[in-house]
Amino acid sequence: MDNITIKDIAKALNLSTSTVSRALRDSYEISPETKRMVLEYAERMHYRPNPIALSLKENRSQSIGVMVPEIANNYFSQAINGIEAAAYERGYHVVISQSQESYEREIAEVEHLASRRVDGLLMSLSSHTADVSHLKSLQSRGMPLVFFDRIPSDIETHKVIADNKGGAFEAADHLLETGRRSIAHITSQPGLFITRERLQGYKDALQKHNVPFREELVKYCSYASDEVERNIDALFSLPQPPDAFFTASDRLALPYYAGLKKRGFRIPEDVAFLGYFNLNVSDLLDPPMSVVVQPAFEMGHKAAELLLDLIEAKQKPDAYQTVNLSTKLIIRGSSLGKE
Amino acid sequence: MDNITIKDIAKALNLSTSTVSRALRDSYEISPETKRMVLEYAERMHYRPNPIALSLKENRSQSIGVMVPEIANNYFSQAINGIEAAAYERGYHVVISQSQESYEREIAEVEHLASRRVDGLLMSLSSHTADVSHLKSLQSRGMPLVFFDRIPSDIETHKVIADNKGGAFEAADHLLETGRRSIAHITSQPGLFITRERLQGYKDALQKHNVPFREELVKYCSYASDEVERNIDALFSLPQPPDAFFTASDRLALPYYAGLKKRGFRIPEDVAFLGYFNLNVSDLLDPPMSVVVQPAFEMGHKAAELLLDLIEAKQKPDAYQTVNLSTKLIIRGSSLGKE
DNA sequence: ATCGTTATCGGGAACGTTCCCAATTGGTGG
DNA sequence: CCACCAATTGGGAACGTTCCCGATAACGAT
Repeated sequence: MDNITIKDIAKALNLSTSTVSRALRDSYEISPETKRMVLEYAERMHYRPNPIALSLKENRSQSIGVMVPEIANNYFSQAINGIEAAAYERGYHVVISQSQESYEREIAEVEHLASRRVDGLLMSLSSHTADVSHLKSLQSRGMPLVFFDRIPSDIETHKVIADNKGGAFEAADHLLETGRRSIAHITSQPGLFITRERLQGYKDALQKHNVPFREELVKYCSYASDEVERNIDALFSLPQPPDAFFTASDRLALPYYAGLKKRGFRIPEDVAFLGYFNLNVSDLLDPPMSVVVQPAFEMGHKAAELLLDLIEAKQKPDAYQTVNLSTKLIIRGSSLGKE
Repeated sequence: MDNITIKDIAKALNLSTSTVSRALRDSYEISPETKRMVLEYAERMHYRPNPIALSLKENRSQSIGVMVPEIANNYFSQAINGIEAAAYERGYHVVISQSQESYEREIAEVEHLASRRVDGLLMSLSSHTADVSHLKSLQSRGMPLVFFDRIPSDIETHKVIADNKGGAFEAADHLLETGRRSIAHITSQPGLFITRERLQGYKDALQKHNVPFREELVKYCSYASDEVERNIDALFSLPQPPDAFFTASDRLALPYYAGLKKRGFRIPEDVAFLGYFNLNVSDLLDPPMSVVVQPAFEMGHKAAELLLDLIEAKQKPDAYQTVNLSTKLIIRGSSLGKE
């Protein structure tokens, strides 16, 4: 990649670099003939401006960092799709990192992205991140920051979420309406904001139906390997075993669906099933799965737009917003009524 | 992000930038006390070297570009996962672009990545790319290039593929062994190397079983919206309609599975079904889907390693390799025998 | 006392670009 | 004929690093 530079053009045409630079940017103070000469030569030699030199001078990279727990997760890959689309529309590049749900790796990678001078950072917390001081420090150093989905509650900036409380409420409400009374709630780490919100929606629905909340029906998952079977066993050893499962994340839906079937439980006869799930296969499953769908693409797109606004704003906005996109409840065979 | 620079340190400690630079790189010609002073001050002020300045000087960016048809596709998101892992291991960042299966956008984005000075490019062709001169030109300008999955046949460089011919042969062979005789082959654009290879594997299996090849059973898809129904209708209007479907890509499996079911065909009683598919839900479908699985993560990982080798090599290797990873055939309910 | 050596540091160019501040023309009005 | 202005161009600093060349001092050897 031995590239031609503005200097080469200047030398070849017996001009100064300033003149060439201005001609290329179509400045009014360059004569038409000179412009023509320069543009023609540049075209012929395949001149491409070096964005790195620009970055050094302007102290920005025209790229945004994206930090997600894992790429190979449907929700996140769809969100990244939205992010990439928004970034593309506005001429930015997307640099991707994953925390692998590890707090330590999140810290290291965020620092790495910052030192690479991304113009802003879009992120979704790892499930093991309780302390966000590394992000606060980043923000205090002036890095524009926008969170989506897995958001912290104690950092002030733009945030994009799906209506967690509302979605969970709708889901639990539906299960209760169809006669279920012992709804197991399988969810992520309790430290996450979305976990608490969804739990609250679940509780609200219980209250509406005068069903007491039972702590033992809630399982917080850390994605260990044997966790699924252990949790299912534990739940069905309860004096009042569950008659429905409500899973709170993409990553939990399939394993528990499969786990229940493997254990011989019939869905929905023995247990109803309803999960947060973003894959377009839910209606092809056996039985078709009832789901809460998050607008993953839109969330990524919106979050990226907010970040780019933040980056391109001359100064800090007077107020940060939290965008709350609504989820969609789709009822299928896995949550058919009891009676 | 007002960052502290080496100059700031030099000024603060009354040293020259050269000395500070050397102290930070732990050069032997700097006295221990000076080193200590510099390191301590740098630490205290959160000094982070500016990689952009480095990039400008060294003419490399410590990042690799990845160009895929679409991110929100399971095969590709898993491959990207592998790429990210390999890049992370060797201290590189990953910049992602998608062609959206568009030839024009592929050209523009590849050029954009190149002008951003990625150190190398990892790519999978768009299905509408027949002419690869834009990539040849890139390569001739010295850009290290590695292809995976959707590879061109007329560019010499490292390539990583799954055993396309072998995988397709196994799949078709299985369908033939279980009594199927009219196997529809739903595949991608005929220009792609993988399309031709898979078709060849399909033909080889037919020949082994002395079943004549019928062109009308092969459908090349361009992912238009009404294409699925149109193709299914056309296939079942044939004098000898298909008794099996063999789909050749992730993106085709689910739509045709759903399309067949929607049209009222029973799987596997009326038609057997077997597809290239990388999602871990295939056994939860109704009926469980028989699949050819590609080692997506490994392919991405291997491709990235080859690219990084290419980047870090002092000179061109004397031979390029094409890595052929084997696929896995998993038989489930959707391809149970006819009789 | 002179010289070479070693240890330690500074000056300044270079990477590719932009932009501020001149410098050089040609022409025009007084 | 000179001052002045507009049009066009050039010079050089700056962005943050690295690295090539020197520069300085101390010191032992001759």
